[in-house]
Formats: sequence, C-alpha cells, structure tokens
Amino acid sequence: MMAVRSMRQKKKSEFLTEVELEFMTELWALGEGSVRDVLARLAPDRNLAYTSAATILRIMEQKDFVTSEKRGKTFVYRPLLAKDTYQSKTLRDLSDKLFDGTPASMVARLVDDQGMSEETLAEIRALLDRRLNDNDD
Amino acid sequence: MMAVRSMRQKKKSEFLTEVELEFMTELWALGEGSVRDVLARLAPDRNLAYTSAATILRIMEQKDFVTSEKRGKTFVYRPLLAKDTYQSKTLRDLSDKLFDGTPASMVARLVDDQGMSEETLAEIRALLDRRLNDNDD
DNA sequence: ATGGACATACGAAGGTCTTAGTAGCTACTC
DNA sequence: GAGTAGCTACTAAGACCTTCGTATGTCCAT
Repeated sequence: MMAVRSMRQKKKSEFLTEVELEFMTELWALGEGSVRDVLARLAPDRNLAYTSAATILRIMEQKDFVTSEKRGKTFVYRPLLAKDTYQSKTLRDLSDKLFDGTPASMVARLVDDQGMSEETLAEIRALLDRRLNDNDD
Repeated sequence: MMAVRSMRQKKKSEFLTEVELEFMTELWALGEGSVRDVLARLAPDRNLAYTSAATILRIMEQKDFVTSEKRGKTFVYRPLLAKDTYQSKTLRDLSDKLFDGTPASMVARLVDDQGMSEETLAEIRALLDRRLNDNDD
C-alpha cells in the first residue's frame, strides 16, 4: 500500500477553529500528549468520542498546527505553533478588525471594562514603565 | 420523558461571523445605512453582489445584531449591538480562551509584541495613571 | 492461530457560513 | 397599461467544521 500523503498546502487559514483551540490549549499545557492524554484533560461533561478527538488531532497535523511522533502504537502530538506566537497573531488580528488597528484603544477598553483589580493595573503600569525605560537609554 | 428544551431562541451565538463583522464595522461608522450605503464603503476589490449584501444584512437582523426601518422602498439598517459592547465581549472571550482568564497577560503580550511606538506606550501608561488615580481617592 | 484491547484512517451526516442567482413586488414613466 | 429600475425574499451551491461510526491494523496473551 502506498501512503500517498503529499497534497499541496492549501491557503492555510492561520487561525485555529474553536475545537482546535480547545485541543491546542491542552497541548500547550502538556507540552505533548496522545489522544487519550488530551481527552483526559477536557471537562468531564465534554463527552467527546475518542475517535472524534483522534480525528481532530489528525486534522490539526494536516494543517501544520501540530506534529506527531509514533511512540509504541500511539501517536504523541506536539504543538508546532507556540502559544506566544498565536497570542500575538490573534491580538494583531483583533486589533485590525475591531479596534481600527490601534492597539492602544484595545488596552483602553481592557482597563475600562474588565474590572481589573488595582494591583493588576499597577502591575501593567510597571510593565509599561520597564518597557519605556528600556527603550529610553 | 419529553424534551423540556424547546426554547424558541436558537441559542444565539453572540458573536459576529467574519462577514457580519465587516458589515457591522461599516454600520458602526455610518450610524445607519442601506444595503447600498454599506456596499459602497467596502474595498473596491471586494466585488460582492448586491443581493449578497442584502442577504447578509437580512440575516444580521434575524440574529438581532441590527434592526431595520423601511424608508421609501429601501430598508435602512442600524446597529443594535454597540461597538463598545462588542469590543468588551470579544476581549473577555479572548482572555478566557487564550490568556488563562488574566487580562493582564494580554496587555503584557500586547506591549511586548505589537511594536508600539513609544508615544503609544506612553499614552497607555497615561491612561493607566488616570485610571489608578480615579480609584485612589 | 484466535480473540481482545486499543490505535489509526476514512467517510458520512448535519450544521453553519458565504455568495449569488432567480423571482417577484412596487413605483415611476411614457 | 406596459416597461423599466430598484428593491426584497427565497433558494441553493459549495466550503468548512464538528462529531462519530465503521473498518482496519497491530500487539499480546492464551
């Protein structure tokens, strides 16, 4: 049997679907994991069939979001996309589409609405101070 | 046993789809507008059929994102969902799903990666200062 | 070898989203 | 009153997403 597995890459949507993000989140937390590992971490009321989980991970590999390595008789999946990277990409996209491309307005809405504690706010300001001083020398 | 679950509401996804956001953005900018008004504001290379635009707005009305009023022979659409509100909702969702529910980490990633100018950063810090002083009395 | 446990591959059903064509309504013009 | 222009309603095609069942393969113990 030939495992003909070399299709051409198609446009790659770059973004994770709902379920893909759910799975990727567990992989990011685990570092790596089998179908069963990921499944075990989902909410108890999630009730997703094993084969569904396997399908999802296989598709994620086709999309190059994860890679796999056969260990014994099971595949172990590992993220190819770093969480940091994906966070950045997502923020940029959101800023472009919903905040007129000005990330500052995003922060403004965040600190206005998100009910952050005062220490959280102070923490963020400290972060900015550090950032500003770093570039300032 | 009967399905006790026959709500008339279809669970309303709460979130705009890609195209719906595109249209809503124009309606937010316009305040209100007809199919033609919205269509006119899209990028010249968008090439969306008039009937497609009309369908999209009709669906958005079914989903209660907009309301309409017949003026002459055309419908004029107006947002029911405020941009601010939607921004907040989206940020909260993103924070929950991709930033462990801690908005502060979101800001951290923003100021780290987004290549903001120094004045943008200073602007944000000013915003935080104001916010902190307001609560500080 | 046979059966059982468990893993992967594939295909199909049912849903939503995007797009656009077709049909029909209304009103204005000649 | 027939034609035309512009609008809305409906329907459908095609793409993608989510879920799961079935088929198939592999390893191991009996």
